[in-house]
Amino acid sequence: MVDVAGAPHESKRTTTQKSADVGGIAAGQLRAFVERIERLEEEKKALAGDIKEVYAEAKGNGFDTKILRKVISIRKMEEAERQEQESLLDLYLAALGMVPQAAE
Amino acid sequence: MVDVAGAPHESKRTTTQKSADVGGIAAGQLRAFVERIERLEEEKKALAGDIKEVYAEAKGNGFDTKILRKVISIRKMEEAERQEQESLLDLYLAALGMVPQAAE
Amino acid sequence: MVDVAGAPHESKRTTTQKSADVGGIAAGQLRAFVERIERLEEEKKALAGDIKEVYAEAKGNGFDTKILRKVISIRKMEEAERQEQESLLDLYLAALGMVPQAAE
Amino acid sequence: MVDVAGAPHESKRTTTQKSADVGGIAAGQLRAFVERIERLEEEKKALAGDIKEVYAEAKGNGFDTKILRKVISIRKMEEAERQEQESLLDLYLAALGMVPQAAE
DNA sequence: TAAGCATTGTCACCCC
DNA sequence: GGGGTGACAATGCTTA
Repeated sequence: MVDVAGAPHESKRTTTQKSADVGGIAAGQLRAFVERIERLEEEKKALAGDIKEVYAEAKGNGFDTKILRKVISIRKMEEAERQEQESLLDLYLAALGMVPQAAE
Repeated sequence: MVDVAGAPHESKRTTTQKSADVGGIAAGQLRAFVERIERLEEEKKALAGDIKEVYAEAKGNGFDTKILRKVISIRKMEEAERQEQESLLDLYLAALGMVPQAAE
Repeated sequence: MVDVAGAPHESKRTTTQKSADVGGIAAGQLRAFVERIERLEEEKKALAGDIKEVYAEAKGNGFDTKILRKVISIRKMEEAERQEQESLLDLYLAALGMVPQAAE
Repeated sequence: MVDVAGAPHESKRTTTQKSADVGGIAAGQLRAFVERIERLEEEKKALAGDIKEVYAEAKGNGFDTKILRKVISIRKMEEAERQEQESLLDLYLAALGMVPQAAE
C-alpha cells in the first residue's frame, strides 16, 4: 500500500515533532489507535460468526434455534437477580386486570 | 432489446414518450414511487416519535418505561397463541435441569 | 378482596382519589398510556402496510424492489450525512488521509 | 405436525441411549451446544472490553472518542460500499439524477 | 420452506 | 444519575 495522504513527509510545519501532525492531529498515533480497534473488531466479528455456526450446527441436529437463543438468554438473566423488576411488572399487569402470567 | 433488468416492461419505446427514460428506466415513474415511499416513511417516523413522547410522558408521571414496554409486548403476545413455543421452551429448560420459570 | 380487574367502577375504595390505585399503581392512568401507545403502534403498522403495497405496485410496474429499497436507503444516508457537524471529524479523516466526505 | 417441535431427529429411541433424553430432548447434546455458545459469547464480551480499553487509552492521549468512533464507522461503511454490485442500482440512481456513488 | 436481509426493539455505554 | 446515542441481537418479511 502506498503511503497514503497524511504521511510523515508532508510536514510543512514550523515546529519540530515526533509524529507528524495533520491539522493539529497526531496522525501516526491516531492511525495506530484506529488499527488496533479495527483489529479487535475483526476478531469480535469472527467470534460472532462462530456463534452463528454453532446455532446452525444445533439446527442441523434438530434443535429449534429460536428456542435455543431463548434458553441462553434466560440463563444469562438468571445470573442476576431480576426479581425486583418482575414484581413491578406484576403490579402493572394487575393494575390492568391482567393475570401476572402463569408462565411467560 | 430485451427487458433490461428491472426496467418497466412498457419501456420498449424508442424516442417519444411521456416520462423520459434514463438508461432504460422510466425516470418519472421511479421518482414517483420513491417519493410515495419516502412520504410514508416520514409519517411512520413521525408516529415513532409520537410513541416515544407518550413513553416520556408516562415516565414523567412516575411509570417505569422499561416495564411499560414489557406490558405492551405481553399484551401483543397474548393476542396470539404462543402456547406451542412455550411448551417447547419448557422442554429445553427441563433437559438442562432448569425449572420452567415460575414467572418470567 | 381488592378490586383487581381495574374495571371502570372500581370506586369501592376508602380514600378519595381521582384514579383508582391498584397495588400503588394508578390503574386508570396506566391504562390510558397503554391505549395511546397501542393506538399509535397500530397506525404505524398500517403505514408499514401501505409502504409494502407501494413496493408491490412498483414491482408490478417492472421495478426491482430490492434495488428500489437500496435507492431509498442511499437517499436516506445521504440526507443524514448532509446535516452533520464535521469540524473535528474532518480533521481526523484528513489525518488518516481520507477525503473529508465528498459532499453530495 | 411431524417431527415434534425441536426434538433431534434421531430421537426415535425408546429406552437405552447414550445421552439421556428428557422429555424427548437430547439433554447432553443440548447442554454441549449451550456451553459452546456461552463460551464464545464470553470471549466476545472480553473483546468488547478490550476495545473499550483502547478507546479509553486514546482518550487519555487527547483524542475525542466520539469522533474516533465515527471515523471507525465511516471506514467501515466505505469498505462495505466498495464491495457492492451496482449495475442496476446505478441505473436507478441515474434515473433519479443522483450520481452513481462517487467512488472513494 | 428455508435462507438472507431489513427493520425494530433492547441494551450498554457515554456525556451532561 | 438520567437522558441520549450508538451497537447488538431478534424478529418478521422477501426471495429463491
